[in-house]
Amino acid sequence: MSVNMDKLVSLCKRRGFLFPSSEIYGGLNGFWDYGPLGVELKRNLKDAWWKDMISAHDDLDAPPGAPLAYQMVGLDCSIVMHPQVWKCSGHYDLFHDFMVDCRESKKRYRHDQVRGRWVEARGKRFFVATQVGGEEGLKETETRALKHLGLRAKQVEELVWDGALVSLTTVASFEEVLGPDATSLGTLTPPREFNLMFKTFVGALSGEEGAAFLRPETAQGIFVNFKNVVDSSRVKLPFGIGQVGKSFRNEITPRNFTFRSREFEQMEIEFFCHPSQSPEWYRYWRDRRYRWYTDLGLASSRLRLRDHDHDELSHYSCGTADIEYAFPFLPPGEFGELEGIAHRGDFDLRSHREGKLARINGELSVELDAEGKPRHKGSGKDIRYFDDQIKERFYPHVIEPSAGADRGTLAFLCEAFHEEEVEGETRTVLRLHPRLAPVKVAILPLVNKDGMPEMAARIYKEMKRDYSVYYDDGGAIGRRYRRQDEIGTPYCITVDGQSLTDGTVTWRDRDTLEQIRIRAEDALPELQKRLRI
RNA sequence: GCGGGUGUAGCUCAGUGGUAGAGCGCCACGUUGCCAACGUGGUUGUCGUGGGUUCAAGUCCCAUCACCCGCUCCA
Repeated sequence: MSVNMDKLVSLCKRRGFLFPSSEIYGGLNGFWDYGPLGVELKRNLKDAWWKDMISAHDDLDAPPGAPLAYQMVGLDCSIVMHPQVWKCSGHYDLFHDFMVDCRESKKRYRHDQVRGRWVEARGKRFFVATQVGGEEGLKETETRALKHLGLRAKQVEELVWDGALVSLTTVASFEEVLGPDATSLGTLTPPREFNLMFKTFVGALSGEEGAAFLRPETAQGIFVNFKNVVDSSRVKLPFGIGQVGKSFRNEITPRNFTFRSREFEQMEIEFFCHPSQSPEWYRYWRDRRYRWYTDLGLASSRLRLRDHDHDELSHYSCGTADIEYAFPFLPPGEFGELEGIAHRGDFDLRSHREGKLARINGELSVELDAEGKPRHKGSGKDIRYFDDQIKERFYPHVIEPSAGADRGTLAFLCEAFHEEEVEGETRTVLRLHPRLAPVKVAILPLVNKDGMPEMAARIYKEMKRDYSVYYDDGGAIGRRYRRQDEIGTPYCITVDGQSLTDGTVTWRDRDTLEQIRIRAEDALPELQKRLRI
């Protein structure tokens, strides 16, 4: 971890941006609390997102780069939802894995991802496991079987294989299993359940029948409310529904400060459009969302828009791009995801009506169980969209820009953190965009006499009605400036002797250190002007 | 879950078995007319937690928790 990251973490604690959760009890892995300044910063980020994406969105004209004008509305749905939501969304299956550990290699595998085949040789019969499939898997198992028996390559005909590569899930006991990275038999532990979703229970007395999950994403609440929104808000395609809220995932390894937390906040949009237009809308949202970060101050040199490779795509997705930031705690050249923009097709709406879908022979269709019934039954409600212009009922396609509020907050903190030399002293400064800065303006009487505090207090009271401003009369003026630099306050207003005679104050800029004189009554409009940039 | 490291004041850290420390910060008073000024005084600790060894443990031992690094995992 770089020196800068340690210093940033220390600053966050010292100045009240971020604390470990439940710290007096020793902390809790994967959970973090936002202090007085942190809550302002994160709220400013969420407010900027809500305003830019939803409340200040112009429904009448197409924004630059957009194929058409579109509408945006918001939603705030419950964290605990009907368990069937997660079965149809695919989270239940994907998040509910069985893992096996290898006592010898100390490696951990997903039970259903380990394959292998039975072999008989020299009077022994055992299962050679591997993580590799296809031709490579055959070769790999052959090599490892020979090695395990101490045979040479030319003795390969002694191996009698029983069947092709099959999943480890078909093997009842692991006594005779050669683990993928093991040299002896029977080193794998029995499969153990991994719940990546937080399980909870609805109803004070309920047992397993009341089992439910804390949502692992906010998106599903939007899908299941799609028809409610259409029926109640007069929106017409294309339109988007946005939501900001907490989500929960039992990450196996919470790491890197708040980057991978078990409780985190998302800012998600589900944008619904006609299937024929969805590629254009996908490109629009990719670019729009990338620009949002650069507009708020993330340097394009540390930010990248990365299109997923084809084999990286979810089975339902026709395109996904990540917006990634080169966090200082990552090795050089590596990036961490801030936001994913996914083209989800009609997977979600169809799944919530018909039952969980899977790609079978290249086509999305309802996944069936052994008895030929849907693996996870849908709601059966027709939640398609009816276009009364063309008299057509269809599943809209969905573009999903899904952003992490905590990761965004962390990225802006990392980007903002600077240490620089000023006249032989180190100045620590957070160069936060004024819209994000927890405190917009500090109001400082130069000295505590001659009516300066009184005038400064009047300015403070006036500005505090609309903005987060801070009054500070403690210590020398230079110290007070540095205190504000360290928490990212973009402007300082200082009331000095001249202020008392001509009503002007100095307006000091955090980044340039320059000061201009303005009339005291112009301070509020000056701030408003700069916050609109 | 495995291996390595760390844990002492708000922050950074010193303290190798014998009285709990420094710098910075913070607070008060005085001073102070623009970039971490100065003086005086003050404030801060279950030495991560629990147990053990010892006359005596921040220091040695065991356990445990949290964090950092590397594996593993990351729809």
